[in-house]
Amino acid sequence: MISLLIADDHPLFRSALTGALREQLGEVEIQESHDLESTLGSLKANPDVDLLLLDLNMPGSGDLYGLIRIRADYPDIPVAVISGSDEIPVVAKVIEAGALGYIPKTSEPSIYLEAIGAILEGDTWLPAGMADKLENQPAPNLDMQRRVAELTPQQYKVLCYLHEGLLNKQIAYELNISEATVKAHITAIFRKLNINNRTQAVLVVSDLNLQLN
DNA sequence: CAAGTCCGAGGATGTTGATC
DNA sequence: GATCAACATCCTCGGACTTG
Repeated sequence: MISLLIADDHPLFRSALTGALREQLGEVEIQESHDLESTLGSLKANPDVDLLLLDLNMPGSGDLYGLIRIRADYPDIPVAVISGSDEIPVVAKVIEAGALGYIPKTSEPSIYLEAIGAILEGDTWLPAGMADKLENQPAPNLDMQRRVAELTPQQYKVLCYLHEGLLNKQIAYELNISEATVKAHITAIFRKLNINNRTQAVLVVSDLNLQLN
């Protein structure tokens, strides 16, 4: 039996997609998760899942961060990204980060089935015409993606606040920790990303399209 | 008087070591 | 890994002083 994990923070969307897939696929085991933490938990409990349908904008997921983390922890699990965005640079980074497919949320159920079928057979899947547009995209920084995947969730939050231009004191207030702790996190981030200052950290976040959510 | 220079105070950043 | 305190370093800003 096919085993799927649908990771999306909108219960209505999950339930609609689950219903459509059950109707079309018949015998299928579908699990659901609503944020990055619960997704990682589901994958830990069931690492044999055949396909993960991952929403890019779940809480804790921060655009590419969730995908990067999941690919680092579970490199053998096929991932298809579901997103409301169809911006080419984002799609390019998603594919280079290891996703086997990119499905626009607005797609018809038949498109979902087509994509899932292709990926389960070991192929990649993109919406019609998108593959050509991806060819002109600059090569992504895979090494930095790997480094970002090493960050802890708290360090990732600090990194994103750095990108937003917050002072250490402001970051401490946002995370309800002391300024000294923020500094320690920043030092750890610099080590893991092999950078020397917050300006470089901001550039990394911009380059990888990371966000805090 | 305006512009430039020097210096100290205070704030912000980053490192290190210790604790839980 | 998360947190914190202590410390060193860097940067900014304002005041005092000098120069033209």
